Amino acid sequence: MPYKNLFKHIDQKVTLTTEEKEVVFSFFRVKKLRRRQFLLQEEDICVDFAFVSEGLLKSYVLDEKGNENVNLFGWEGWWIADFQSFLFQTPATLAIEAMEDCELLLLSKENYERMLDEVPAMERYFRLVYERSLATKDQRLVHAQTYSAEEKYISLIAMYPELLQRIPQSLLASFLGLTPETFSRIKYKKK
Amino acid sequence: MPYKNLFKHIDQKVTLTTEEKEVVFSFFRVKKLRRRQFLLQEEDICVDFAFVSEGLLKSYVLDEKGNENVNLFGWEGWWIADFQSFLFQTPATLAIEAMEDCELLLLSKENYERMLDEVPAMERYFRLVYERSLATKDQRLVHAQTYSAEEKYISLIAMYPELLQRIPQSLLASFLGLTPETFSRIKYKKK
DNA sequence: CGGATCGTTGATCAACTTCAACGGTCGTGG
DNA sequence: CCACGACCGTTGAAGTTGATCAACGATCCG
Repeated sequence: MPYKNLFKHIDQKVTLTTEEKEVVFSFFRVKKLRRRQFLLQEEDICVDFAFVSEGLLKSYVLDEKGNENVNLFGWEGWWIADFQSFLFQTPATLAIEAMEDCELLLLSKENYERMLDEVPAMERYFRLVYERSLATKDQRLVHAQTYSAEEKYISLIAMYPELLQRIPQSLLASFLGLTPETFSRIKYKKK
Repeated sequence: MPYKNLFKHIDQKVTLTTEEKEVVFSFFRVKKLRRRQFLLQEEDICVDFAFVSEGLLKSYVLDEKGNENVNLFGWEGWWIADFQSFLFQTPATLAIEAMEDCELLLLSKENYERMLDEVPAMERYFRLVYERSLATKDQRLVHAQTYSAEEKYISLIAMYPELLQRIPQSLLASFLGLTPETFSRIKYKKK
């Protein structure tokens, strides 16, 4: 049942009729990824907006030295894409890679727009999703620019305790804009 | 004509009938602020989403040492608020202050929601606004976490050359998460 | 067993901050 | 109308945080 999580998510925000659900349904296609496979590579155009039905992915940029810099983790119930690239259909700067075997529901740019035309409730759904997303990103930006390494660590474990179980420490470090070494040192200082 | 800029902005994204425009119109109220006056103070609830019709504002957090950390500048044609506080009606962490005399169009949370119920096209309008905003914030976050001070400076002047004319250098520094001293040194190195 | 991956720890280093002083400009009040 | 203070940008010297480089141990898996 790949669509179960999606409709659960949608139902939390808007009400769709059975017919609308079927229309919405018809715009998606299922894609499975195995660990380490890519949903998107840098320089490609991000044609799909992905709803994570099962699994876990990361989006990141590589700097000139080859360091991964994680921008976002996406797990069950999250949307993931290179938004810039998806919206404007320009080459992506982010790569998106599966960290666990994944089941994704893909929505192409075309279908995204058609769906929004045909099902106005989805317009609201995405407005609501984006609102929350903006609030979170605002916060992350403030944290990134004002917090010390230690404060970032503390706020991470307060905000996403689940992540600690599921994601290698070095990637959490990267998500916070820290090196793995710094992350490790702080962790031990805190005990 | 305080509403001219707003409708120009809306017209770029969606089409409203004359009646719809009047409904939309009716939800806003005009507010003028003089330089240094506050639209929002920390700990207050952000009740209004503000469209900047004229002027320039900054939103920022104060750290424990009293340093301003600028999160956003808002000028003609931009929306500004403490989004977290506005959405969830929780105490604000951001302050919003006029840097020039301003004319604002305020939309209360209640009216925001009513407007979205009554004028579906506005649902689309905000969805489109948020899409672009998300793409930009994503980028800023990546820059904040991966760029050196010099790279941040370069990307700022490439992205917002107008800002250099209008905004004191020390605030641009803060916007980038740098000290004014560092900003100044880089500026001279680059010439 | 052998290799890859991940976290830890130590030593050194560099980028940026902090602290301090100074000079220029602008606006305001005496 | 001038003088003073506020504000802003610049410059230098010293300090700190976190990055870098390097080595090592543990675990997992084929």
